[in-house]
Amino acid sequence: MTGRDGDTEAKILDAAHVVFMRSGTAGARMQEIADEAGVNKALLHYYFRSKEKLAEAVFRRTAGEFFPRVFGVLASGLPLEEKVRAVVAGDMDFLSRHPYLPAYIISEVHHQPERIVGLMTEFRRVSLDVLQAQLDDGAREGRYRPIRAEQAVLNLVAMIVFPFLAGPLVGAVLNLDAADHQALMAERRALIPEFFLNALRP
Amino acid sequence: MTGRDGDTEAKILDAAHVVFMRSGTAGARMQEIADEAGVNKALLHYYFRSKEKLAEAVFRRTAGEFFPRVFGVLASGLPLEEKVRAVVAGDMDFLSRHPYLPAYIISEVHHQPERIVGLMTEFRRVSLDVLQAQLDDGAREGRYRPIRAEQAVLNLVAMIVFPFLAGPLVGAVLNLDAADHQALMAERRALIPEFFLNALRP
DNA sequence: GTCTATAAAGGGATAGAC
DNA sequence: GTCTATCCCTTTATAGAC
Repeated sequence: MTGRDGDTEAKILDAAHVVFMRSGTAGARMQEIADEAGVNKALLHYYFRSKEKLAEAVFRRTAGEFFPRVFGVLASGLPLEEKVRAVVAGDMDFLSRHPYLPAYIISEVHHQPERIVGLMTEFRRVSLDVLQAQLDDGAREGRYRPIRAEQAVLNLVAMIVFPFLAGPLVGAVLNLDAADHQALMAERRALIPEFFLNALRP
Repeated sequence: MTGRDGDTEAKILDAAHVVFMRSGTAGARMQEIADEAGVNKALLHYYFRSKEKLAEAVFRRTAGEFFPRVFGVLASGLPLEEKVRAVVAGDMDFLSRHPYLPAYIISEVHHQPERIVGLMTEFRRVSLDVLQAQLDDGAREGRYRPIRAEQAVLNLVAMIVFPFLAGPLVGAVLNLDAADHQALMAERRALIPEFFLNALRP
């Protein structure tokens, strides 16, 4: 897929990524992955030993390219308003290119909760200290209403990620065609930061 | 589970609900469901013909007890502020009793998008007209800033549902133990309506 | 490293007795 | 209606040639 034709192992990993995201880990078939990679089924076992191990490898890579980016911005020294705009822009950009990623992560985490716990101990743990200080400063100066950083992050990430999770549901429930849906998502890029920052005002 | 011991069909449906929510539809085994129901595997086929049909039945029942309730409140004539509080209280109450339900629905919708489209044509479609009128009135009177009803609903539902979807992830990422997590969720009941309504202010 | 062929187990579905 | 026994296709995994 991403075209690293020289390296068979990477080619298989890319193919597995596509298939696991499409069919879910339990629903995916090793044959399907082999076809997607353009190699024989036996090669998957040669490189990754078992389906379980292959799924683990895909999950680790996928989670690793998603979480650290967000964490980095949140813990950065940017002023809060810029930080919010940066997270929204960065995430929606990334998720537009990988719309099925959140549903995949959620599904994996529900069925294999140990995996994420293990991974999170490897990543540097998210520090909300900087963010909390910014919120507290703002509250003291009367610019923001008091709120815990955990709640703020949860609200912001929810508004960004949920529409991708709900994807097909949103279209069906609100009765939107593909064009309406795309317009809705585009509008959110500007809307979410304003909505969120306005909610923080006293 | 819910204890309708007389009716075998209902007993199987309840068991299937539990197992499908736990393992996902693709990951669930008919034997697992039979064990959970305390009956033989053959009986599942006697009542529901196939795994596919059983999954469909569970999905319809589950979706049917979730969506109409929310839709009803949203389309009701309640004043907007009460409406928001009612949705948050009602949903968080319901979801606290069925924390795995959102992840199950999301997973199903991703792998069988036709199902939800079919179901939504059966439910009376959500009317956002009443809500949009309330938002427009408020904007004209200077009480709210202008916003499309679709975006408002998406933001509200996102803040309510996302933490249940992310469930184990939130705990791992924010490094919370079970008690912290429960406290966080409890705090959200009061926080979400205030946060949301404040975001609407000019 | 990559393939073909095949073993071994899993799991949905049915037949038939009770 | 409910059970036991069994069929048979699917799917993971390995053996062994090239």
